Amino acid sequence: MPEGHTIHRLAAQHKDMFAGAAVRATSPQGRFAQGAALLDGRVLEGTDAHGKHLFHRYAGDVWLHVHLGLYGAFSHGGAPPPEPRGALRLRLVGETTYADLRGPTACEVIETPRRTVLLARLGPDPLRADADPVVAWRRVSRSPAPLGALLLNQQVLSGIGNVYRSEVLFRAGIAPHRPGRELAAAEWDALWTDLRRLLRAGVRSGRIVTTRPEDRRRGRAAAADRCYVYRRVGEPCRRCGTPVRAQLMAARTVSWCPHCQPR
DNA sequence: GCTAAATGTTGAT
DNA sequence: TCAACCTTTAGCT
Repeated sequence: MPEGHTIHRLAAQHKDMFAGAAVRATSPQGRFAQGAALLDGRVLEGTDAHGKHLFHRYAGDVWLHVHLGLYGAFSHGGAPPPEPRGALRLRLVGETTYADLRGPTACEVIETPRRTVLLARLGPDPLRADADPVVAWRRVSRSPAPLGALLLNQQVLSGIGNVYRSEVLFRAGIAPHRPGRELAAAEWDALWTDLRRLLRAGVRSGRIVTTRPEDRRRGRAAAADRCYVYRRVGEPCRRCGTPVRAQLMAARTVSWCPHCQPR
């Protein structure tokens, strides 16, 4: 269930699990057999995440590039791994742990030039220390497109998915329909800062929780009331009780509260 | 057992 | 703008 926080978390986990030693790579499903053969026996030198793209750097300018897409997922455990079950695209086995990858949109072995092309398509990632929010602001502030679409556009900024886009706009009190060019610079700064805070919390916990404790029902754990508006169409807003609305925007369902986020 | 939906992207129209 | 694609799971029957 991948937005940017999932990918950065995986990069850190895989570095801990495998870096500095040779890994065994197989593709029990067969669809990545050639790539796995290229990786098998190589030493993992480091990991990296840009937006929703995960990279492993192996010795000899060999990179593994993974994009989980909508359904992709890793599962991890201690070595030795169990018998492969189901459609298992890639299995990496280290000295003490293993990682299984299922259902990714992209799983490929690449070299630096291809990686450069991939990264050139991505806007700044709020989770990265080298990200410059002004680069995204230039695009946003000149665009007639609604913010709800701009936030999902990985060329504008990267790592934001359908949950974070609805939730960060609720937290800012901004309707997703507002055109980017009608946003004030201070509002963009606040959105960027809040996105970074939310994403970092997601990396730490491994789940998306955007509600403040005072906005959760009494006694409810964060997991129960984790979002303000995402997938809550028709339910009462946690702040004002107005029914949450939803519509398609940029080919995905965006949700908002018409009272807390006036047009 | 079947169907629809899901935190996404790409390439064709 | 739309369909295709990758896979699992929830909610039906």
